[in-house]
Amino acid sequence: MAKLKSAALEKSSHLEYFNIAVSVDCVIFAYAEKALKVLLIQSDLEEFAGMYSLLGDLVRPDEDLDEASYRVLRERTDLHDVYLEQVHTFGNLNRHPSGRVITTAYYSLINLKNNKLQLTHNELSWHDVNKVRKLAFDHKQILDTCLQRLREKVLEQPIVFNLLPEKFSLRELQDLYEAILGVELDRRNFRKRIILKDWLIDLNEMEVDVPHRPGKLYKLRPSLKRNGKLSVKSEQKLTA
Amino acid sequence: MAKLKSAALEKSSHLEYFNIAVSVDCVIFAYAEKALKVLLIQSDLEEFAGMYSLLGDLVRPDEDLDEASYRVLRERTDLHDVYLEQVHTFGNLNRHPSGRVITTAYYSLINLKNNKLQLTHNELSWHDVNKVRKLAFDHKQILDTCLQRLREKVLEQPIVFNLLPEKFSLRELQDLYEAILGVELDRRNFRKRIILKDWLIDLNEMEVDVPHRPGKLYKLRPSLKRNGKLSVKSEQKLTA
DNA sequence: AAGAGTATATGTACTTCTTACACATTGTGT
DNA sequence: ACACAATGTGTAAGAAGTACATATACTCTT
Repeated sequence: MAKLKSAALEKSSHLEYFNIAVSVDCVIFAYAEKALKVLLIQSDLEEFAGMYSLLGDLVRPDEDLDEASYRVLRERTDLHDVYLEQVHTFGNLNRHPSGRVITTAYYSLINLKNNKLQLTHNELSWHDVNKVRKLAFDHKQILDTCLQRLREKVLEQPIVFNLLPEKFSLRELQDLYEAILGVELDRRNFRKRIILKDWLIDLNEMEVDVPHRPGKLYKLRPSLKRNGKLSVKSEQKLTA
Repeated sequence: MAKLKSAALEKSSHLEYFNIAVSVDCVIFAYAEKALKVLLIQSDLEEFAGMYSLLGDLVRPDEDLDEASYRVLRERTDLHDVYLEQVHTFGNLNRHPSGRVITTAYYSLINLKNNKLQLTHNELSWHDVNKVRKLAFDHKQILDTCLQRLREKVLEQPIVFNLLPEKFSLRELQDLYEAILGVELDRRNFRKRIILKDWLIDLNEMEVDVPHRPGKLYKLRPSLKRNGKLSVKSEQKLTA
């Protein structure tokens, strides 16, 4: 922006340079049926008839970029304090058939149990991330990029808990990690590592209504809760 | 973008939604005098008189986002195949005093030895990253974010070689890592680790004109060269 | 030419982390 | 009461990381 003078913003270059629209797209992850799911909507562009796309919207001139992605989430899920992370901005010339639109991709992690309104917006549906083949625009690439980022992040930071109910067993937690990472984990080693990280608090409660020996229930240590606003400072490196 | 119809792009929302300008800002890193340097320019906005800012420009309606950052680099450094990585997009409402501008930050790594034209653009100057206190706009935050990303990345990927000449000694390489990470490293352990990573080729040459016992010279294994285009696929995890 | 100065080159013991792996226990359902 | 299914737990071997000291090669000074 060094060369940009105030004058330039108000005069001739205006028409020329304000020809780019700015949007956000949200990759909304949830966990259900032992699979990582992503919330998609039927595309309403005729170019992409019958295809699904991510949830997104143009950024309003009077809202912060991050705020725009929160708004998309609020409008779609009625959830407020969701975990949200910016991942990448996609700005290829022809990524949008109707014009020049650059989009900033975010992913968010929500807990389906808190969220009954899945059917309020009936064009929306949940899809197993491993079964998504093709999406409108460059949304498959956006999804892949966000998924990769999520995979890196869950190894270091206690963010997966945003996908789980308040109370969970170690088995549920391990299933979730396996769903995200797409690998099988050794149960004993997993338990050892997760306990070492000191993320969890033992609730001294047990699972109920399971058709086998019930497991202990845990919750995330409250000081590590990270739903809500972005831009975390002083990150505790959690593998170290 | 799901809700955006072609019609919307051409009708009333046009004026409303194309009021956001899009820019790129480049954090151009180089290595000199055993310090990591960043290329800055005197701000030409009166709001920031006397302050420095990063190098950036508005994205043109007919160029890809990544292309815009390459252009900024080309225009400023006359370098072509530079390492460039997108880091984050900053979109706060009031980050630019003259209007609504969202900017995507990139960092690049260049080799000062290849680059004689430092003085062609005489408003430009190199600054030790540790001594930069305040910059125009939110550029200090952008610099910090890019530096943090660089620090994470150099531990995993063989990218620091973009900052060094073709041939270098292990001491030079270690000095560079120390400058980037801001820590002292143990020489024997550093050599062991870097050899283990198998990034280097022993040139069977020696340093010359050093006032002490000369060290061996190495170069980066050619298959790992990564200057040039972005978006690396199949990244070899290099710590693993 | 000798000696001081400076940086290179190299290996080992200790600790920590990672991985592989088996058996007794506790609840449900029939 | 018995089959079933999942929980809960420890140890040994290998890999990776850390701390640390001495001999060597070249330059510069006198």
